[in-house]
Amino acid sequence: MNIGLASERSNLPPKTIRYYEEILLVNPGRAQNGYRDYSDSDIHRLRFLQRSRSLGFSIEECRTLLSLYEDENRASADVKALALEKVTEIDRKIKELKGLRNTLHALAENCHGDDKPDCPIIDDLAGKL
Amino acid sequence: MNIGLASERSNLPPKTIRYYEEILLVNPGRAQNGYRDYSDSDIHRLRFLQRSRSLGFSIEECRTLLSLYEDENRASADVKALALEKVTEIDRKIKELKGLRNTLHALAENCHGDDKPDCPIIDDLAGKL
DNA sequence: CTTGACCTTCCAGTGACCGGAAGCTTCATA
DNA sequence: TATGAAGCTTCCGGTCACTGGAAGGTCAAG
Repeated sequence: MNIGLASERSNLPPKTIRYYEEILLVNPGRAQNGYRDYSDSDIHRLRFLQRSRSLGFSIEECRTLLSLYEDENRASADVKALALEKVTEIDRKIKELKGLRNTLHALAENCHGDDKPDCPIIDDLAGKL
Repeated sequence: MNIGLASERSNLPPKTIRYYEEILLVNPGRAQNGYRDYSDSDIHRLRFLQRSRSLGFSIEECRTLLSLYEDENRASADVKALALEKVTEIDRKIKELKGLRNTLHALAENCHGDDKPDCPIIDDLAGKL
């Protein structure tokens, strides 16, 4: 099937699919007219990639996951470790964002928000007490 | 003062400071030997940038904040709006990350994590029920 | 006088794509 | 059968906010 259909089936834009080919994540055949020709198993790979990317795995992590996916003798512990590591990483990001959020919110709370120039937000950014 | 000291004072790496100059966020003088020469007010700008970047504002937003900072007649409402918009944006990111986190965590919970190949995480990524 | 730290510029790379140009092919319609 | 649109190809460049590294100039200490 052509890239357009593969795009629909995998829920990935064509540009992304071509990019994944460039970095050797997929390797579709070619039709006689030079068009890429995706098999069902290519679509599987693409969907796998779409799903794992959407879960926050980096491309390199996806590569690892794919190789585990294809390894009949994988230990599920390896996959679990990767997933839990990612959970920890996400937790860290959430914590950081919450800190930012609260700081910014507190700053905004203290700001009159009128047409006058006095602004605790700016004062804070400028390092004033 | 030289870039090394400016770096210490602003808590920004020298590379970043040069980059900020390239994109016209700072404009230090030059000493006779060609070295950049930072004034106290340059340091203020750098610290302002460091602080606003660390609060999650993009470079372009920092540019806006800087211009508000320097506008004696600014309306604090403008700054507040920017800050609150950022809060909303951060809230969105947090929500998204929490979703990811929970999905991944649930997946990992269901995984034995042993040396056998059966793995619900992989199954999920592969789209299996 | 040399060593080493610091400074300069310039070029290239990161991650994960996206936009657009120039030029094929294929398909539906007039 | 012509034509025009849609879809495909490759290639190049841009994004964001830096970061690394090479090649070379400058400065203070020993």
